[in-house]
Amino acid sequence: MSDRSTFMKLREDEREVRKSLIINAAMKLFEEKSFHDIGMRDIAAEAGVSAASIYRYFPSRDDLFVEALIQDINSIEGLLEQRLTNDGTIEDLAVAVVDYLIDNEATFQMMCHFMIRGEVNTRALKKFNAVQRYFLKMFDEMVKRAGGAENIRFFSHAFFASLAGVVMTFRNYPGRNSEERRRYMHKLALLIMREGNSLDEDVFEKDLAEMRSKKNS
Amino acid sequence: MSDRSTFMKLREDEREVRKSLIINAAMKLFEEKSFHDIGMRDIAAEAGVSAASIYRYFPSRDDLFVEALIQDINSIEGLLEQRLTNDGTIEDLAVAVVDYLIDNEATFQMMCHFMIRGEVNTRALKKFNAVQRYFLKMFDEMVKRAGGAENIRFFSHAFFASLAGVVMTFRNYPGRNSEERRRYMHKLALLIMREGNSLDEDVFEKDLAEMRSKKNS
DNA sequence: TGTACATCAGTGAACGCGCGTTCACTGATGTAC
DNA sequence: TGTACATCAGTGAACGCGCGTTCACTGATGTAC
Repeated sequence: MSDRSTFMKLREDEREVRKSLIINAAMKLFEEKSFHDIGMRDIAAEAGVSAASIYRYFPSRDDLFVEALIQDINSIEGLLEQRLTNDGTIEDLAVAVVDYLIDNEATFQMMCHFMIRGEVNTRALKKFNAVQRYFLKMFDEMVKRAGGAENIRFFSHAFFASLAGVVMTFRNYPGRNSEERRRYMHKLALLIMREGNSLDEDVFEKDLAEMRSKKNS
Repeated sequence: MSDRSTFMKLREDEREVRKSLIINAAMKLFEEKSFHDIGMRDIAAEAGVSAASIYRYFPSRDDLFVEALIQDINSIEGLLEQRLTNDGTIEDLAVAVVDYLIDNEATFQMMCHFMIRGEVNTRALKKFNAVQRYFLKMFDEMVKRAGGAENIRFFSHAFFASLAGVVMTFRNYPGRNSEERRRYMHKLALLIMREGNSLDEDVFEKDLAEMRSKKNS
């Protein structure tokens, strides 16, 4: 009996490994193109299996992408913590989040996809809602730790939503190159985080320069 | 010669009228379902023409939707002004914008669509960028008039992007009914607009109540 | 006034393609006795 | 050790559908002379 359950456990583990392989294949493709343009056949090819096989592990495309999103969001936590080890302020956090959303286009697009659309199947949507909840909670923790306002989920909700909005609105804003756009989004993020809403651009630039040098040291 | 140009002018006008008919048909459908689910055949049926006809007036589906967006955004201006006639504060503006984005789901989704995606055809994208620029400029004007910070496009950019982010993030946030969600988004919008970032929820509630009664009077 | 021609709105039908998903089947591995 | 059976990963091929877009054509209206 214990043998049996051990075997089943092993099999279960293998399943998880195979799921991960497929998800990783998807994530690798994210580096190349928008997730809207990634089909089951693409993922299958990248993972070295047939498209039909994927359906042994994921009930639908949306479910696959939600799980990819989950995996990705789990990695955000470590990434942000790494950037905020010691004396991370809220401003640091804001800039780190903006960078993350800019650099992980697919993650960002999936987030938007699931948040905006109503037509996703219920199962996948439930999973997404769970991730979203989890993420906002985690984010709330980080805000607290970075010395944010004494309490309140409320504040970190506004905080995160604003940053997401900034990236959505200005990621492709025309008329600048991508590095300028990034800087602009940094500045907007900082503005949002400022309690006093100081509008002195020189101060911004100085602060950003400081933060950059800190990051590289 | 003058006759000729008059005739051509008339014909041109008729063309514009027909374009508007098609756009209006599309906008009527927006009330029923997400714009992702609206096909050329749907719009054609609603407008009482054949799908092929639409291509006499719009080079592609994306172009049609951009023009619908343009038309819709032109109407925002009037709508917001109406809500802010006299003593509109920045807080009033924030709430009005949030309401608009909530109530015009299709517009909001199209905005997101064009902002997030890179795969739209160049022609349509150029048009969209023009609208976006125009809109942000217009928004900037309103912020100024509502007594916003002395100057700067910069501030209104952060402002608008944040509001868009709030609506994106919490429009479908699970676990509440839609009226509660709306209130929550109002609160977040207000928090963002607060210079001092006062976090006293009671104050928020009071302010919101005031604004509502003002709106209905 | 009449005739030949140009222009353009409008359309039904088809093109072409892509894509998510399912089906029927094979083959390997483990289990029971 | 050997045989019959169950389980499940894996797959090529096809299903089925929807959709944006184009084609070839008709018919109405205006223009030229």
